[in-house]
Amino acid sequence: MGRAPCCEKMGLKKGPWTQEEDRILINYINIHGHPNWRALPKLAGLLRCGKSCRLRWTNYLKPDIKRGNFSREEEETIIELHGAMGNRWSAIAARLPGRTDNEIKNVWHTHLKKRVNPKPNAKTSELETKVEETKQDQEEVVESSSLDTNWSSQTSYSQVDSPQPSSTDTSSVSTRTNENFCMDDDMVLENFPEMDDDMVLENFPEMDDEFWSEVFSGDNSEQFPIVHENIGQLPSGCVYESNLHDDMDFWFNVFTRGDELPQI
DNA sequence: AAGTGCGTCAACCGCGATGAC
DNA sequence: AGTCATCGCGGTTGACGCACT
Repeated sequence: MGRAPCCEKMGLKKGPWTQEEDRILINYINIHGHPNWRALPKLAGLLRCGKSCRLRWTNYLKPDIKRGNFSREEEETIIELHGAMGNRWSAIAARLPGRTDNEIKNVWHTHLKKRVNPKPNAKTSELETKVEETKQDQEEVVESSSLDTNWSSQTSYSQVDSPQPSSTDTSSVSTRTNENFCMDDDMVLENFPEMDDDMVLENFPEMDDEFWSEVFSGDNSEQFPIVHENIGQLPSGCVYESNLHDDMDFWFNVFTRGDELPQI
């Protein structure tokens, strides 16, 4: 079976994406969707291979991607699911709304693997370690709640969860889901008959350095109420409870809805 | 202050799966 | 049934930044 070359080596750019490239890609997908990744860069005017565009979109630019540190619950979910599924990162990512397989893979190799497989001479068992971490979590929650009652009472995410804002934090597009985000031309015309390229760009305003480095903290969370709303409005199957008291429900849903999970 | 090591994460590479013809 | 094109996944790499010496 022949395989198409990944990309034409000549003339195609590799390496980190520039803000301008991001803007072009977002703009194009916002209008046309991505029916054909291979043809997309040419049509959009990008000197990238389709594979690179797809990766950039799915791992970074997609509107519903949640960036920033993983919460303890997310980490525990990854550990549990990895124990059940192994290195099926995409399947694990499917159970963590807003997280990409690449991101999960990274966090596994950099953080969680060590936690699950501690060095042989470690004195504490994994269970004991988890108990210890749970105690620390509770202490952290108490601390953070004393610092910012509103924030911690609304969400189980720690305040430092999002050192980098997602591209959606500045855009109303963040309310969209994957399924309804990618519009074809007809859909755009139907829903936004007066929309032109400039208007699309307005939805994704010029991303300057401040945009990429802006810290999303609890202090300015009022500017992004949509983020909190989304947590409670995740699609079915995307279970994410925002209250600490709902932890049991969270885990129940994680495992009871795991129809593709092998029986443990 | 400079050098070194390590951790992090975006991006690339190669392969298998899948669908169209 | 065989071939081809495309997509998606998992493994790996390399640049960057930070901490430590």
